[in-house]
Amino acid sequence: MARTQGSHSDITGPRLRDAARSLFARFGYAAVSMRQIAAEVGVQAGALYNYIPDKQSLLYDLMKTHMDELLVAYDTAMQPGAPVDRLEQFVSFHIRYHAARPEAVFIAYMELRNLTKDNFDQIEALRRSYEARLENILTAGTQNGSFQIPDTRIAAMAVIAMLNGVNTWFRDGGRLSMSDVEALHWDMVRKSVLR
Amino acid sequence: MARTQGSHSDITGPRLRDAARSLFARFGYAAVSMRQIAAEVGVQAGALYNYIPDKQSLLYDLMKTHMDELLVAYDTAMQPGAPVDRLEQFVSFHIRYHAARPEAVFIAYMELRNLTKDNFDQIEALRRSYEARLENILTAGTQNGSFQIPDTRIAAMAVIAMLNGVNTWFRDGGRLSMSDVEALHWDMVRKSVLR
DNA sequence: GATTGATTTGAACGCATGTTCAGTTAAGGC
DNA sequence: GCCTTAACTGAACATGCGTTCAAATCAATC
Repeated sequence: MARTQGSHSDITGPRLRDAARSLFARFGYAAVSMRQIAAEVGVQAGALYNYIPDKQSLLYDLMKTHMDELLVAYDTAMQPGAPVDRLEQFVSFHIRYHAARPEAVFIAYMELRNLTKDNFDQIEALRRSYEARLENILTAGTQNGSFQIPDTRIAAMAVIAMLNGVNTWFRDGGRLSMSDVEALHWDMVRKSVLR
Repeated sequence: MARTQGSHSDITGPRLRDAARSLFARFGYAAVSMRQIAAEVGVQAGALYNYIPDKQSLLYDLMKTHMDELLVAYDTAMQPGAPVDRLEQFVSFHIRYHAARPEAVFIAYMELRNLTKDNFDQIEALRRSYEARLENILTAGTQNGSFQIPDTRIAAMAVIAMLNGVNTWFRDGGRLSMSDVEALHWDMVRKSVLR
């Protein structure tokens, strides 16, 4: 068991994922070759197969990890409270968490069609699980009368779609700060479920 | 000048675009080969080059046509009226128009990164032009006091993002009719800009 | 029925693809 | 200072890519 310390394995593995994430986000899974990824890592293409079984698994791994971390981060961050408070937390969390890792978010959204059926089903289940957390908040608020929402499933999808839009245009150092963006969206979301 | 009538040119051209639209939407531009498109058309790959200079132009043509038709359809459908009425028209038009052509919409959104810089700039300008039409409604309503919107640019982006979300899940014959979807979204959009 | 020219074929071009694997390198344990 | 073994190279594999083009096909015109 030589090379337990100073092994490149600890370095190349993460670097492979970083390179793949960056390249997939920029050019798309289908348009990026294993040789391009290897070049970014500073290694020959064959060496990548010490870390992944194939290209498809690499994509799935990136998406699975992203979704798992999203759910853990959400469940950790979320504080109990009235539905309106939890909705505000959701908006704030969603915008900030996604703005902080645009590449992983972009891949998780754009590359779904490049997953095999089995892998797709796994990721889709995690996504639905995240959407259900928002819908639960909306349902609770509707039941206690603080929200007026005819269809909580559609409202959840609409809110997430609106918040996802931020990632398509937000850039650090732009006209608006993260707090501005958060406040503007919370204002719209809050009003859209009231009355 | 033989074959002016009954020429296959009138048939193969549109069939090429239809096949490309369908395949690009399903598998992505980078993942679809000219040979696949040709097979769908019922022709050899070489024949396609009587109708397009190259694969990139085919993608650009699909996106450009889609955006042009969108703007014409919008400007034709839109009736004058109070900002709140025009906003309702926008919501209705956007949802219906996009739901009716999911493939073209999907491509126009997902394949932007596969355009060359020049082509990208062209499409982006058309998209901004469409967004500006919504922003103008929001600005008019803010100025005459019927809306209360702190930032009309962000509000326009947020509304379009919310409405675009419909295309990711709506299917004919599902739980909700097109009218249901329209009403639910108009309810949310209307409230989000009020007060 | 010969002519014309639009339309398509089918093969070829050079190059890139994901993946495999025998061989090379080098770092830790003894 | 040898030995082990993780890590990597570099070439090879079969296959596919976008595109070109001489030759074949075929429908309308004369």
